[in-house]
Amino acid sequence: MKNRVRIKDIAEKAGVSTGTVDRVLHNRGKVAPDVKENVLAVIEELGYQRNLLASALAYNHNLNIVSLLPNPEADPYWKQSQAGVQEAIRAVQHYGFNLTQLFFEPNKPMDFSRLAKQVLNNPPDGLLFPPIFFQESLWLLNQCQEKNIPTVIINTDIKGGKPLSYIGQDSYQSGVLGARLLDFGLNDGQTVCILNLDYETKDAHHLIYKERGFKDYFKNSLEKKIEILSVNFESFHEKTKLQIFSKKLLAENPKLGGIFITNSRAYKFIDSIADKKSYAGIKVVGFDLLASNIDYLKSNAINFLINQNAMNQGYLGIMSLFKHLVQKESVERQQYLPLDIVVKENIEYYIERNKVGIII
Amino acid sequence: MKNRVRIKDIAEKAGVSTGTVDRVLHNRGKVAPDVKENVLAVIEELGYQRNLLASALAYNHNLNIVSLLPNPEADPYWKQSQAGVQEAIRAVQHYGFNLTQLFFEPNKPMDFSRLAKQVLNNPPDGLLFPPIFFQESLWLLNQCQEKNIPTVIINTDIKGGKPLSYIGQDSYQSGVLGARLLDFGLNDGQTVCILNLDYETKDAHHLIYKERGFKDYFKNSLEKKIEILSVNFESFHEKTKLQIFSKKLLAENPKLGGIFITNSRAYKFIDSIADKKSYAGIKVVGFDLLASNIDYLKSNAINFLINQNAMNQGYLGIMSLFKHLVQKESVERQQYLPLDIVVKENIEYYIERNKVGIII
DNA sequence: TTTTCTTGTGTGTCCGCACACATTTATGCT
DNA sequence: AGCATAAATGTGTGCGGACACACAAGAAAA
Repeated sequence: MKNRVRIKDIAEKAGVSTGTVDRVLHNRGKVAPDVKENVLAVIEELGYQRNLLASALAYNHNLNIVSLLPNPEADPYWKQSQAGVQEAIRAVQHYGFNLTQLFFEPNKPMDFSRLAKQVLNNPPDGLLFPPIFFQESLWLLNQCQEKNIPTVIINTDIKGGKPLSYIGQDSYQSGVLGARLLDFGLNDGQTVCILNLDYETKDAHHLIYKERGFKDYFKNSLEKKIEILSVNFESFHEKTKLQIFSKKLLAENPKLGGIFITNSRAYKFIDSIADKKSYAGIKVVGFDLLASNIDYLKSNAINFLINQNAMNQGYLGIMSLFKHLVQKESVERQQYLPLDIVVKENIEYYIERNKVGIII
Repeated sequence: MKNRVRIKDIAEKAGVSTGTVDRVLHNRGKVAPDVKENVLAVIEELGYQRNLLASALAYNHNLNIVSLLPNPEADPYWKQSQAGVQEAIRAVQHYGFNLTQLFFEPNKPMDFSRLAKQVLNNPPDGLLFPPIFFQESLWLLNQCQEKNIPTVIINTDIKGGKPLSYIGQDSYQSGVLGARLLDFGLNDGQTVCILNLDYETKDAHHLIYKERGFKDYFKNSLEKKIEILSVNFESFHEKTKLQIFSKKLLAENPKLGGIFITNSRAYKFIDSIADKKSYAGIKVVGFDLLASNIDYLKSNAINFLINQNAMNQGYLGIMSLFKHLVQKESVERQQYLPLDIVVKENIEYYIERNKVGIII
């Protein structure tokens, strides 16, 4: 390498052995104060930067990383995050990164807790999970902090607890953006509907923020008068119930001009509408590039998808652990991913990205 | 590392020395046919994968990469690509990547040629440049192929020549997307204007494709009747001329509903309009996140910016060279970057990305 | 038959760093 | 002063792979 400063160079210049330099660099063993100071000065002067390759090679340990994700079979949204995690691990495997994948059932806090305990029994070098269940997640987060396990949380941020980093969306802003996109197609006097197709939302702060962002947009935009309707529907997995619900929603709101579906289940709503003409002219904004959503986007049944970059959540999550554990650099507490606006005309570029993966 | 297969393991199992395995792996030196076959079989069986770290460390050579970009001082667009290149180099510097940056004047083919010759006189291990001048670029590309210099071209693709990869936008599709975005705000019977603020366009295939994509969109969309006006203006750097031009454009086209500026100079057009009210209601779609464009987007003077990911062009360009030179994996001939749709509400996420850069 | 060359294979060193162990120097105590 | 012990520092080996060099055996030339 061109003029790269090595430990040996420092040792020479400081008139000590490489062992001593090593002790200074790693704060291990005893070094005479004046020698230490001198060595540090030389390090500074020569601008030493550790060779990551040699360092990782010599370190020769495994770094066991655990990903604790919702079962992707139960909710396809999580397939993307999982793919991102795997991709990242592949990229840094040479640095000794080992992945253990654990999956919990999306709506079973007990299952999550069970696995959380399992993780703590055999503490990994790093952990990644989405804190879907508030109490249980906070507990896990605190346990990890106690045991010094650097932890990255994705998808949903959480107050309290000290994760290494949160990686995900800015919920509030995604609501604002959703409103803006719907606003393009709305006329004065129309109604828009915020539709939550999710289980009980008391823990789901991100949905609350999303909704707030959405409403705030219209509060601040004074050009048109738009009525906002907010609806929760929990039985989204029961097709007939959902059909009845949808039909009623459309029937009862003749002035409906737009629907904002706050998670990745826009396709479920479209699925449920038997008579596709009954919502002609109603604009639909949803989230995330699930296969079903993509199909509906292409067939114009969905107008916009906001891409939350679920894949990148996983990817950057692992990379943040890498940055912390291997590069030993500081990691931002919050890393917001871009809210990509996806339409029929640009969706191809968001499917199957990562041609030339992401390194650090 | 967990069960990682090493050369030593292969050697043992095949009953030869590591030197012989090395010779087989690198096709160097002479190996008896039967031995070679056996070693290959063992490699296959154990699923050997070279340890990139150890390999790069032992290789101990510099890889000199040259970036040949338009002078960013002359055209701020190129600042982003430059930043991407630098960021990528930083990420892979440990693998011996060294960068030499050369800059040519954006509208001087002679200057480009001069530097091209300079590059060839001292052949680098990899080259990256945007083929702005067709003839000159094609010549350079062919020379590089002859001398076996892997070359990545960015921003503009070129027919003929065999680069390692092209990284950039799909011009045609960006035109389609621009049309789609304008279409949101257009009413029946209005006019849209395609505005090229660039020097003579005979070499600029990407502008031609962009225009074609734009027109094709409206050809295929039968809902409204929209008239399309296409205008070139070369003296965009002369403020008064541009002012006169803009004024005339607006005056002569009272039904103008949208303007599609085909490159990153949308801000120049807005700058030139003295009476901001004269284009009230006219939608503007431009390209790229230059500081000036961003300001106008935030103040609603520009409605949409299509982000061509100029930064990523540079980043992925270098990473592709890395993939080829270090990872020795194949690289896609064409790597299209996403056409991000940027509005006021999501722009923050596109500015200053790369919190946790990309590694391999 | 001896010498020289070719072919095939094994061995050793180095890349930069981490870490264990060896060695030297300083300090305290009798 | 002499010795035990602690503090400070130096040396050596290995991580996995690349590559130069050493060396043996057989073939070709003398």
